[in-house]
Amino acid sequence: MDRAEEKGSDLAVIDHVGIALWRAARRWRSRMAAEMAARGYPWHQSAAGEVLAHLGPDGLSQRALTERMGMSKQAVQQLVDQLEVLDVVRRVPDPTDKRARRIELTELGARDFAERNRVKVRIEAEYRQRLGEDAFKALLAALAELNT
Amino acid sequence: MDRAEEKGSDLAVIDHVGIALWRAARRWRSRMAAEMAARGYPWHQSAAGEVLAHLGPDGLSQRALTERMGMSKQAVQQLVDQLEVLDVVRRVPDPTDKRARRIELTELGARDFAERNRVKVRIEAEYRQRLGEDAFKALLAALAELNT
DNA sequence: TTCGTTAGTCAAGTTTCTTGACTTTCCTTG
DNA sequence: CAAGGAAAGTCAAGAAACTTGACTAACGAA
Repeated sequence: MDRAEEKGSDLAVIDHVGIALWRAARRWRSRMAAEMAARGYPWHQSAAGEVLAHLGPDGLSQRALTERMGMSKQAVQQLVDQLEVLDVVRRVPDPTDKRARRIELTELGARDFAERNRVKVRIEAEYRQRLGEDAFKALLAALAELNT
Repeated sequence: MDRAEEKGSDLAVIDHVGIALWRAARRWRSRMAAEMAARGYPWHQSAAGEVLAHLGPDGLSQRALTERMGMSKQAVQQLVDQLEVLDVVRRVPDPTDKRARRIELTELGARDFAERNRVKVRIEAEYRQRLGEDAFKALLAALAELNT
């Protein structure tokens, strides 16, 4: 319909693994955020939700979060601030290092985690079905290798 | 070394396809941007570079870009503004629709495109080698399916 | 020919993230 | 066991990325 659309041949030139990965990641993220929001955990729609994606029931130091998320410590700090205000996360002093503070899930955060895990399982099951079990496993393996 | 690191078991709970995809996409993007910057095309380090990733030698309407990139038309407009100032891209009136403007590559933009394509081929070749030909093809196929 | 829709622009504001300067604690190493 | 560099975190300011709202001009169907 749209005159400005390119033909397939051009797409072949432009498209590449990078874009495909990017689109797939984006899709996953917005799907997850939407499902969580529908269940009463709306913060996944914002950048702060990214923090939770890296946070397990054991908590983590802010420093470790910074490394995982690949952004400045100040940025992480600000995102954690937001989650702290929402009472999803809490900062507790690290018993072994007086400089550090551990980021832990509150009760609400723990419920968020459990829900997130259920949603994850559901979405993954859907992916598994769409791709087939073998292809899904191959996808995971390939991504793991590329992320080494 | 870092006391705050979780053990593998926890990671298994937290990690999922979403994060893996996101990390892989991020890696690709920063790799590409770095290589292009090293070759004299630094704008790929900024958000404006994303526009070029969707732009082929035939150009595109701003509207089409908006759809592809999944952001507001105003955001795209601003990114295109930046590339226009850098003389990578130029807006030309659409011959068949006086409201529309086509985004086209300038000579510099065309050189950028060619270089981008070379870099893409090199990185993909590396990925192909790391994963093996079959796994690489399977990855592409899986991503294509998920992006449907 | 009117009227709803579409492409694009302009302006203003929000969100997201970075850089710089600082404090406190840790951990060498001489 | 000091002294000094490195690490964790904070505060403040600002830049970058993106959104929403209001508008203009052209399109296109009833």
